[in-house]
Amino acid sequence: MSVSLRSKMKQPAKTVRRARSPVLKKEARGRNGGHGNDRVDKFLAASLDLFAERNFASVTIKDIAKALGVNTALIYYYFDSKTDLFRATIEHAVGNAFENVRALDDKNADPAAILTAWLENHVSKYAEIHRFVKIALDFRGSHEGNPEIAESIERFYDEERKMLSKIIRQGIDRGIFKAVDPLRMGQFISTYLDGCMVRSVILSDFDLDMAVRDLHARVWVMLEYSGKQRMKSRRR
Amino acid sequence: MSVSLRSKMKQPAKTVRRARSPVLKKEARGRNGGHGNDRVDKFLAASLDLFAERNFASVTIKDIAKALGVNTALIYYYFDSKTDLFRATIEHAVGNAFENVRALDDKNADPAAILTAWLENHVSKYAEIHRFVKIALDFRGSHEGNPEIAESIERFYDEERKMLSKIIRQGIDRGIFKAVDPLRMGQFISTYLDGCMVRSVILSDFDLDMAVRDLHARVWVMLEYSGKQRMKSRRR
DNA sequence: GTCTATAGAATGATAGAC
DNA sequence: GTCTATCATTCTATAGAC
Repeated sequence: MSVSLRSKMKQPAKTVRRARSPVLKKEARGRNGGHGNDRVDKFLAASLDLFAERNFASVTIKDIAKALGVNTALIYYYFDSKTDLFRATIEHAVGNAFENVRALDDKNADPAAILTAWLENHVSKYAEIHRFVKIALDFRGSHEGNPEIAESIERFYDEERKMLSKIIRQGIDRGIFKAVDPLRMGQFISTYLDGCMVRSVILSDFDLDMAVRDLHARVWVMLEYSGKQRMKSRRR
Repeated sequence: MSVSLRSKMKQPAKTVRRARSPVLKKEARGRNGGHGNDRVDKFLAASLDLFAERNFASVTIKDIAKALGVNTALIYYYFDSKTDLFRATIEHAVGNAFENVRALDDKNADPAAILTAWLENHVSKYAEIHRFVKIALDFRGSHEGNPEIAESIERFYDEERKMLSKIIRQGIDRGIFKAVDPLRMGQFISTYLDGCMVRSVILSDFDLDMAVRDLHARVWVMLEYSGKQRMKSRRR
């Protein structure tokens, strides 16, 4: 009787095991806190592949174990549960995504160049980004009510938004972009890019490269950027 | 041994049962071919809700039966398998989506008005459209190798693309839009709109209405449409 | 057409040997 | 750390009564 009701919430009601800020469960963490663990990185990479290609529910522990050439039980040595593995996978992916995004920012280069790199990044790193979008989308609906994961995802998008608008603002301040609303423009760009990610999954004939170049051209028009350096504060 | 290999392909290897152009399996079709069947429509509507909210693998036959207040076995009276139900659900959804889209075209109205209606449609019919996008995305990956479903989805997007570019072409011909490439512009618009759909699922604070209005404004600029009727072939 | 009951397969997870 | 073996549960699907 209580069983049939519980079947809604896929979270196993057993080992709740709080305190999970780190990636690994405590038994598996070495003296170094479990970081720089090659083995685990491979686990997470394989999981990311599978969870993104199919989704949480359709990927079985066996699938993951098989992909790694190890036994099912070993996964439970490193992670509490399938859900826990998923959580770690997402957090790992967010971390990588951050690195990609930050790498573009650190350079003190011309905003137009950074913006171009940003767009090209979406083409060259397509595989990683689209995986991330798919997992984020999958998360909603199969894990409603896991605030840690939700926070990871939102934190990433927030960072992305801030970075994009910052780049645009810099361009405006230097007088090479038209004085648009940076945040609004940033949101427009990244929303379109997300559209590209879905479409390239859904539509077999979608031309990602062309779609991004199209955006590129239109953004340059919207920013009134001709490709040549403009005189400072020409328009304002 | 062969069992462990087969576990990859989730399609049960049993009742393959070809000849499935219609929605229902033959035992369940009345003399009218099974169309206009209220009961089945309810089945499909409930399935759509669930499959979109969660996904194929995480929705169980029991979930669907419970949502409908019927017994599990009844679903197998109407459909061959879970996969078959999914197929019927998608095809039903595509049909509805077509109607929505066509309804906007039939009117012989001003292209600018149709385009506006198109965008507003994405806000008001958000629930249906986003369900469609999510299911389409879910399909890839959990049903790789089901050409019928794939075709349904691609057919819809193809129709959408044609319609949008047609509207834009009309506007150009009437001299109220700038002479852009209609297909390219159409693709740009619908890609962005798909981006809106994902984002509104992923990001809890995404403002769909604002995002679409933003697009609207930018499209008007790109088409050099001021809101007032221009003189015929002012620019060309 | 709709239900009860249940078979048969697959899955998440654990205990315990090495 | 990694594996073998296995349990409990859940799920799809079928048989058959009404």
